[in-house]
Amino acid sequence: MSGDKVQIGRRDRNRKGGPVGEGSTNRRSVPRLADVAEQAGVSLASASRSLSGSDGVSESMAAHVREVAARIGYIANVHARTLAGGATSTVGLIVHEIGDPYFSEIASGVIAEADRHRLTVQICHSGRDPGTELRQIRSLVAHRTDAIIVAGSGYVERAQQAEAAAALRSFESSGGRVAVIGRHHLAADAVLPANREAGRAVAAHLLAQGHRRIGVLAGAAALTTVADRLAGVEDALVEAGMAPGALAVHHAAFTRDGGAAAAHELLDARPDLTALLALNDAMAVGALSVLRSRGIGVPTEVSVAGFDDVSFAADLAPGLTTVRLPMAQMGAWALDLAMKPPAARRRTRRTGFELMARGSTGPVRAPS
Amino acid sequence: MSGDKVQIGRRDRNRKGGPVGEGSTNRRSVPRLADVAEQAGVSLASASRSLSGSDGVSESMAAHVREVAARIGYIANVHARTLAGGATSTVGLIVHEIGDPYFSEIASGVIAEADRHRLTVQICHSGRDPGTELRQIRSLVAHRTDAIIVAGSGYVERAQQAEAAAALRSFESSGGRVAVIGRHHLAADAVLPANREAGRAVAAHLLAQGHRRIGVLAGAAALTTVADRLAGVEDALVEAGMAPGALAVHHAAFTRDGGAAAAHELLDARPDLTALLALNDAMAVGALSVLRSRGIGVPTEVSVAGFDDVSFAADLAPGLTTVRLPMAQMGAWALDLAMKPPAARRRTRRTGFELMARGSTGPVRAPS
DNA sequence: CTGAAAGCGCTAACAA
DNA sequence: TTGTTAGCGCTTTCAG
Repeated sequence: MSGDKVQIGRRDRNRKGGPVGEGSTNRRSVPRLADVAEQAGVSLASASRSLSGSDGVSESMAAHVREVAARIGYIANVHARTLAGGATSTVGLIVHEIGDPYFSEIASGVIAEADRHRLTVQICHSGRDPGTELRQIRSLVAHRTDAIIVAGSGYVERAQQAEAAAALRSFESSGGRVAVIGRHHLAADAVLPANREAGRAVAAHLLAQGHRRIGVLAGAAALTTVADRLAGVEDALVEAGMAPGALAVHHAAFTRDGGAAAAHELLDARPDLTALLALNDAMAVGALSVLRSRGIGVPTEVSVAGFDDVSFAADLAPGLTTVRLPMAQMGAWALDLAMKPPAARRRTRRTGFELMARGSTGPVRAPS
Repeated sequence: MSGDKVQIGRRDRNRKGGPVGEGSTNRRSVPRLADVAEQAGVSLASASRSLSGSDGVSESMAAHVREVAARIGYIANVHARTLAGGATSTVGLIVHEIGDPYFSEIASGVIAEADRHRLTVQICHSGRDPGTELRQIRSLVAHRTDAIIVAGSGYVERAQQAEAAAALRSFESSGGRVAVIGRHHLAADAVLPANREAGRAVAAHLLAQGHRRIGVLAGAAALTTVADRLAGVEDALVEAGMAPGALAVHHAAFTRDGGAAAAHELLDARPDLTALLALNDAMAVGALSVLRSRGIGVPTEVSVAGFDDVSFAADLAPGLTTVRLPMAQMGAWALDLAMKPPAARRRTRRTGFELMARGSTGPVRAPS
């Protein structure tokens, strides 16, 4: 059983065992650069230069080498290339959960942009858990990705991300790049969604329609995204001369089900509410379904607004009033930041937002 | 400008340039296995064995080495490890577009399962283009991922995937694993969604409600997914004693906008249709919005059904009647197949489906 | 059980 | 412009 073991899932090795035979080994391996060089009758270095597009090779040779490479189906080994010091070609992306439309749209932006840079993207789930996030960062570090993009929300408490911050710092000190989307306690280039401004805008929209008793469906208070959006909502209240405490805020999971739960709570505790403002569209959808099941008219009896403008928000009935954040673009920007050489001080790029007023909100009904 | 170039985004190299100094270089590098070995006072080989869990090391030494490694924050370099013959612990996933809920749910299943296996997932977009798909396969091969999962639809014409098939075959012959989701002309382990059966089920549902003039909103005819779903729909027609040609089929992009376009076409050409059956939920959503804008009642005047049961299908108003395919599970299964040692003959795993009858379909109205 | 040494496939000085 | 050569960091025979 020795000398004959089959290794599953691993590549062939030792292709030149013993005296060089007549090539009668039937198990073929992946062509290497050396094979290309040999077939093309040039040196390894020339082959390398021809294929990796460095200058200092005659165009004729380069063309010939490329032709040979294509003919024998040569595909460069990224690991060897990376190890030898060449540019690597992968970036890591950490999202809460790729099935969540907010993150899948961000991911789409990252991947599309990465494709233009000829980079591949490794995606990990953080599950909105600092521990998991840290584990994923470590894994990405092990893979020596060129860059790491953290797209989940940050945490209000700096301590929650302290270890992640340390891991990313050491990653950067070894030449890796880091970019984050959202407000994190991580000293890195950042794309900052206009959470506060957008929150102010939706809330102002509701206030302008006469709503004064507004219930807020919020995700976990520990998330900066939630905190910032809520702060924006409160800004609008204050501007309207109301006490920020006038809001009925309920924190629940930042998901559809969380939204449903929060809607139930709020509706039971405060039957007088005329509007429900969810801090993301998923929660708004949950609220909508609760209202439907309770037979409460939208927007005739209760207005509903969301946040993000995910792809299907406009297709709900009534169409969901929400604030659009350019998720795909945020992803693309994050990748761009991550591909730029590091700056002396961290760069930030702020997004815009757009209020999408649709059918789910309307003027508060006159108290009959 | 020579001899002083700054390499951006690359790791430090040549840490031992010139005579060994007093360690006064201020730019620190990532600890290597050699550092661990030195600090632990053992050989490189022993350090390697201790950390990669091979047997043949005393437990005491192993523990010591692990302790040292943890202390100095050692993280193994995946590239070096791969090059030296280890596995990469990454799998590649090719989807049409991660922003599409169908694929993001599949991806979510793949990633969650991969996480359990301690694997990371590289995601690429194929854009439903055979050329792009091939390019992505090549890129994944270059990364020597342990496995490649192709999740986009296959193509009816075998020739369209001939090159991809060749690339994957060579990938497999060099030890890589391949799994596909959907019907492809690729000899690989496959997860087969119940497209045909599900198509039959939705169509039967419509027929049972008295619909006889049904418009079908189909994606590109070149996709096996479209062909299979359509075949299922025709099965149901035949079973009901109708000619398959009774269907008004319109092919368009397999997206929301394609669905809207197809709905316009069908409604204009065949004002007598009583039901619209979309071959995925995205197209159904497009149809719904067209009907709404035309003021056509759903389901009172026209019933609408979709396919897949993406997360928000139930939250549309009316709720979308559709057939559920277990997308996340399909992803998980594909990963499982890809992690199993290759079998003599390709394995296939068929999914179930579930008809989700909701508010968007109803009995055909009595001809007034 | 442990260590020394030979590569894995590629890039980047350094020579020619 | 082209070729030669020394590693990148790790795993793994093969000796001890």
